[in-house]
Amino acid sequence: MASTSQAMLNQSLFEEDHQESHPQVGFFSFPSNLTLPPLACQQSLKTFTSLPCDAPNPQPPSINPSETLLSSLKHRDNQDQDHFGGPHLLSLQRSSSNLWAWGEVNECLSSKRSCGGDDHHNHNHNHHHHHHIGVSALKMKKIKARRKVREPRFCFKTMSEVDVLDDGYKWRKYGQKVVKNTQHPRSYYRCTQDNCRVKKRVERLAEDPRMVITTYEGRHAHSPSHDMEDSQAPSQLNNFFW
DNA sequence: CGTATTTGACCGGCGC
DNA sequence: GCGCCGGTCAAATACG
Repeated sequence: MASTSQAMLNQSLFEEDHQESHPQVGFFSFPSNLTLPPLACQQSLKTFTSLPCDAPNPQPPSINPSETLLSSLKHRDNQDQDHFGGPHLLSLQRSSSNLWAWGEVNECLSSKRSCGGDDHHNHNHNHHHHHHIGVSALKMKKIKARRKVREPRFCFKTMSEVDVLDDGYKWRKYGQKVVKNTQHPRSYYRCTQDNCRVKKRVERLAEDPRMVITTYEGRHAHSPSHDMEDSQAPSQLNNFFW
């Protein structure tokens, strides 16, 4: 890792020009295998940029990924969870068409009207009561199609040899795709907690395969389910986020 | 044997 | 309308 100087958290908040497809993207570069507190960042980018990023315990990257990474890092993000655009989680306001999707779509639907200029006037909210179980995928699709709602995303660019970084949550892979003009596939993960629809995807940077880009979408409605046994590992990072 | 991953099918958006 | 492309589903398979 280049310089472990904390300053290394050269966060380069990076504004996408094509925000349309990527409403809210921030890139952060981390030194080597320092892990990233993904959700914490969702609370506010500010918080994140001031992260004391000097890796307290530099671990060899090539070793057991999911264990080493982030053993001391945690995050909780459930302080201002649910409720859509309320207290402006980070820069939600920036992308006009952002809502909390899926389950909340319906509610949002009924409560808001100016959503990125979608034209869906007619059959808009005939049925905005939530049906949880047995809801056909069809229905979901319809909703999705009708309102192309995209949850805010957060991207982390990390120098790491391991693809998937342990962020404290449990993920199940549900897909993998090769993307055009890249040699490395992109894999898709979903949080395993039920009722939590947070997704993330992991890919390697085409230009520099040593870089991993992790993109989170949505926010957890629960705390990380990583076994909390390592709670005695007091790291500055730790209480920084709690 | 229950759960996670793999992997091709499928689907919807978008540009031509 | 068609085909490409990214994202997701889900059956089959691997894993423990």
